[in-house]
Amino acid sequence: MFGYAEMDRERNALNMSVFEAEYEAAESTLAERTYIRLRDDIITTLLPPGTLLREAELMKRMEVGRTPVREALQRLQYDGFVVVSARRGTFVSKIDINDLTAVYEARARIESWATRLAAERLREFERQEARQLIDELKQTTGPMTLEDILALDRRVHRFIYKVAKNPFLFDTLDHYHNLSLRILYVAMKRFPTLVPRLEDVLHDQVLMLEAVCRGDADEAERVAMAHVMSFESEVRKVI
Amino acid sequence: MFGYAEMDRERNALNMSVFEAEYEAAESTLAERTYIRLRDDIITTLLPPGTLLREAELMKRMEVGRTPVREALQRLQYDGFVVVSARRGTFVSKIDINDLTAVYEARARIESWATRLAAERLREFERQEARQLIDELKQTTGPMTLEDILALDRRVHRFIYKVAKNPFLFDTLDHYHNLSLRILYVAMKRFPTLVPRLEDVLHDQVLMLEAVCRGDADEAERVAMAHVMSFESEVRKVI
DNA sequence: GTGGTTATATATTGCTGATATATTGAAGAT
DNA sequence: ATCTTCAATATATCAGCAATATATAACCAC
Repeated sequence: MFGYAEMDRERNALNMSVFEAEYEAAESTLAERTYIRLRDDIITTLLPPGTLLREAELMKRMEVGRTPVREALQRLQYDGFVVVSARRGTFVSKIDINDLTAVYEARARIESWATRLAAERLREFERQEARQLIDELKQTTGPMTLEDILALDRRVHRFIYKVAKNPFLFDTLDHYHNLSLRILYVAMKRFPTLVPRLEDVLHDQVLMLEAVCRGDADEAERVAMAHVMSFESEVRKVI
Repeated sequence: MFGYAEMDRERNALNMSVFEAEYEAAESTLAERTYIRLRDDIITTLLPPGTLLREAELMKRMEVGRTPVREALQRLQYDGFVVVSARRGTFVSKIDINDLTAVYEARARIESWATRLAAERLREFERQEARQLIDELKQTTGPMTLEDILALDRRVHRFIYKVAKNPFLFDTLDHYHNLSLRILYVAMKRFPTLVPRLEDVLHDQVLMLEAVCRGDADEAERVAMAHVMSFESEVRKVI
């Protein structure tokens, strides 16, 4: 196990681009920032499943007091990212094949429906935004880093969640997105060759956004389902 | 505004049967119990939307320290039941017509799909449990109280969530169920004549459970959708 | 006096570090 | 093998300070 200084350096290299949007929008409370930092470290498996999280250690590392650390850990518990075992310790939760199945099954179904809603509810100014996103996606041809791919993936999905215009659904899908993202990271860690295949997602996303732009709800739903499921089958091969 | 003693009496009369299952399963930590008590008081509009919740007051009323109160309030914030405005106060969140639309739209879609899954995944021992539930539903003929109806409704839905065998989906649906339950209570408070119509739900639920028992996924999904939407249209009339 | 600005007081949550207590697991004693 | 003790850890709480939003009061130019 390497020390925290290296860890922080690695995080900066890894996540900043992926979670950029949230770092900007981060609430100013220490508890909120601590939550986001810990959550992102767990998603990217910088803190792998099973890791013991000691309050005292986190206090030192994050340079905050007990309250923000405790609040962050509790929130992670509700998210399912950590398991608090009474008077034994707090651990990063394990994930298994059942989690993979359950998370992707739910996400595929709910997200494809949300994409249908997005196609039905897109407004004119959002169509402009979509076109811009499509252009960006088409321009990125060269070799892409993992972070670039995931950052783009995140932007596209959050755009669609937003256009679906259901704030409760947005929260639900954002949560499932985080859950499946961690599963993806765990799979990639075990099987590094998984990474390059992810570039195919760009093609899916262009199809998806174009269907949304056309207002073609059926096609949008179909492509979104295929997109999420393709992640699932890629991950299933190695997990 | 009446005092807390009356409030507690009213809560006992109102919610105990509705939330029975959770009171039993309640974790033994003070924070957990405080959370459940507050959440249920908010759902049943004993604490109506807009109510100011002062930490100091809750400490006295619940007879616990500041830590459990704060943890409960934070969790309620993540649930969307309260809004914490830093150094201004914590308020029970408001609900409007948009919330009604969004919550029921999402719940109808997700829950009807879960009911389909339940029909596909029902095991033999669960079929027995379903039959028992159907018998109970059919026996309850006389005039039912609100609490009885909602307690039954809750049991039926949680049974279906469980049989769908996706723990993430279970949590998602349980949350949406709580959200829609509060909307229902708010509507009933404004329009007391709404209550008796709810007895119709019993019929829906029998149809739903029977379809699940037969393994008729299409019918199960269809009936579940109609069931949730019927709540929505009843509430929409008065909100 | 009126209207507007500034200073002050108050209320409330955010955060810290310390204390007390309970539970668990493991090391050591019998 | 069984029991005891101890270290580690979490829960729960407290007292107090910090930060800040809001309300109130004081002030001043006109």
